[in-house]
Amino acid sequence: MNIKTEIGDIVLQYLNHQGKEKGLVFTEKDILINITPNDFVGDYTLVLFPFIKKLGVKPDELAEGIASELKSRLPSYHHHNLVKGFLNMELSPTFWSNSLQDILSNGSYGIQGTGSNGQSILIEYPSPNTNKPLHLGHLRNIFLGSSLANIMEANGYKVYRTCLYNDRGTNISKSMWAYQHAAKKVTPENSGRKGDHLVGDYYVRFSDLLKAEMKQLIDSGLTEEQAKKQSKLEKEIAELTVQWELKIPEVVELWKMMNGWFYEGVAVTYQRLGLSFDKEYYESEVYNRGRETVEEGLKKNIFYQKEDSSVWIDLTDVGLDQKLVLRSNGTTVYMTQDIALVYQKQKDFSFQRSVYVVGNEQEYHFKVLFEILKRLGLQGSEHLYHLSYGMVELPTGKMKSREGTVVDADDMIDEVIQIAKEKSNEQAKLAEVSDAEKENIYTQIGMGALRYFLLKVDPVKKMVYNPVESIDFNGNTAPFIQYTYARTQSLMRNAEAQKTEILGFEEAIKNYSPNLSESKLTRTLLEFPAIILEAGENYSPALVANYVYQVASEFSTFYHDHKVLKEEDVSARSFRFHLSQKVGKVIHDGLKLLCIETPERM
RNA sequence: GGUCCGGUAGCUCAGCUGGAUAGAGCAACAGAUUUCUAAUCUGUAGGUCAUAGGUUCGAAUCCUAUCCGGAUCACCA
Repeated sequence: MNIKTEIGDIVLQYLNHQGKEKGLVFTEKDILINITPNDFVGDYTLVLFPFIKKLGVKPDELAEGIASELKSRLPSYHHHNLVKGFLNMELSPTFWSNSLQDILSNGSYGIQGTGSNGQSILIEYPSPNTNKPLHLGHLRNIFLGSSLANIMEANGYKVYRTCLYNDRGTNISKSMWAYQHAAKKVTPENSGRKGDHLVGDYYVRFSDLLKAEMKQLIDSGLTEEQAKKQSKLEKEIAELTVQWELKIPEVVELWKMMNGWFYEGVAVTYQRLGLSFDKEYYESEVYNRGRETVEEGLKKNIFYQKEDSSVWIDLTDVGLDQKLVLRSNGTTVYMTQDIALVYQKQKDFSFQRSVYVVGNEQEYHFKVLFEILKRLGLQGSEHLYHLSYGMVELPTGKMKSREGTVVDADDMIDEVIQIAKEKSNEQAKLAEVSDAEKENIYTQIGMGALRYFLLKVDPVKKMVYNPVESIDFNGNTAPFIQYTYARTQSLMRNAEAQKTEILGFEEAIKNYSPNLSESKLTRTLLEFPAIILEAGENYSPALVANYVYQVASEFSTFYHDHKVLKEEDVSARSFRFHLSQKVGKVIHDGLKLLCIETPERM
């Protein structure tokens, strides 16, 4: 059991015993135990204020009461001090060495099967459009999704990764139109251009033409709205989309070919990102579905039909609007297919929870979707979650692919690996390493930096990507954390190479008590399981990121102030060695949850 | 206009289920290395936590109003 809950239980029993006469009942929620801030003496702090008032006792009386109770029931309890209403509790050095031993003996420390009850969870990401390559926003999406998947697995969930391709409709029609009207028909084969980029080139070309047309129309005195209606290009795109729906052979052929280019290209990017799915869904296969569900909803009076035979749902009672689910001509809308897809997924994987990793511009859509599913009585509808993340912006403004101010994902990855290479060469620490291994290390560092940069920030915040400042390699960054790990591994290598005498942990602690810096580090390591749990409950990789940084940071300070292998006292040396190895393990496992690799040297 | 989200140091952000003197990193300045890996460490400086009220023993955190920024409110996806 966790020491905090152990203390909490004892305190709770004591308080309830004291409060009996007054008819007071306290629960776990009333008890707040924090890590004692650095400026105060102690390990854990209990806030007494709420109880002082309710019990009508003096702070020091209560503190003494709790303390003596703890002292008699908790062998590892050592001292306490009371500052205002804060009871700072100090645990004995042996507690820390014993805890560390527990951590050491647990190979999968922090990774737990609890909290999930063997449930399964479905995570959908990044669900790109097939008309252009991935950009920086997709990277944020992918990093969030893959990391969340790992975190949920660490919490014992069976995780299914799925992806929905928006492979039809207006967007791909634009790329197709541009290809049809291009003077020179370029293919990935005859140009060497990566397929997804090539499709994107045509998309950009169309956007440029449309922009020019719009400008002309607006210059001639039309409003933007009027211009849109007048636009010849817009009409042709609508027409092309209809042709696709009518399955006109040459349109379908072209569509297949260009989507094929996209998938080929994006597969390369996926591979670099270590991305794979349990199942991929295609909008072209589901866009027409969902009518049965609408029928059913009509029977249950969840939906209603207007005179023009369009079908709606009224959500005004929960602060949402009326929403269309079936057009008057009987065709489906985005919402309808998303409803259908949920039922399909439930057939494919019976899941208890489902997470959609999608940008925050679709918050409204998912609110409506979840509400509809709830009314339709979908099982587990209370466990649908939209992991919403803020837009990635450039300093100049919102990132828009049609304006060409987009940061391409492939370019970004190349660039960050290149930076890693340059920085690494400045350091010149990899002399003994083979060239192939070097390249591998640059990739690990570069990708780590990129992943961490995007994951350490709370997803709800929009973020600005500044190409000039680029990715940090100093401070609160992956390379700093990776470097810390490399140092712990270096210790291991040196100990072996120099045949340093290292005692087993049990042997070492017989003659050694951890000092303040060591117990603090141990205390931080003890938080790891709780952090994983919390990250899972809150769908928040950022919690893990910031925690791992804290571990690395505290270790760096410790490492600077204390000798490890050069320590003469064999017990101290051994203790520190084991501590360092465990720090390395927690960093390794923590970063792994973020899909960040840990080079053995750098 | 309605709804939702954000506003914390010059910059990027933690902290937000209420708890002690609001924390990191970057940038600035001053130090520490013939490294158990200095991609490191230590220190200095930098704050009316957007503003104004309220609740509370206690508010960056909760409530209300206002200001600023963003998203969204299609028979688009």
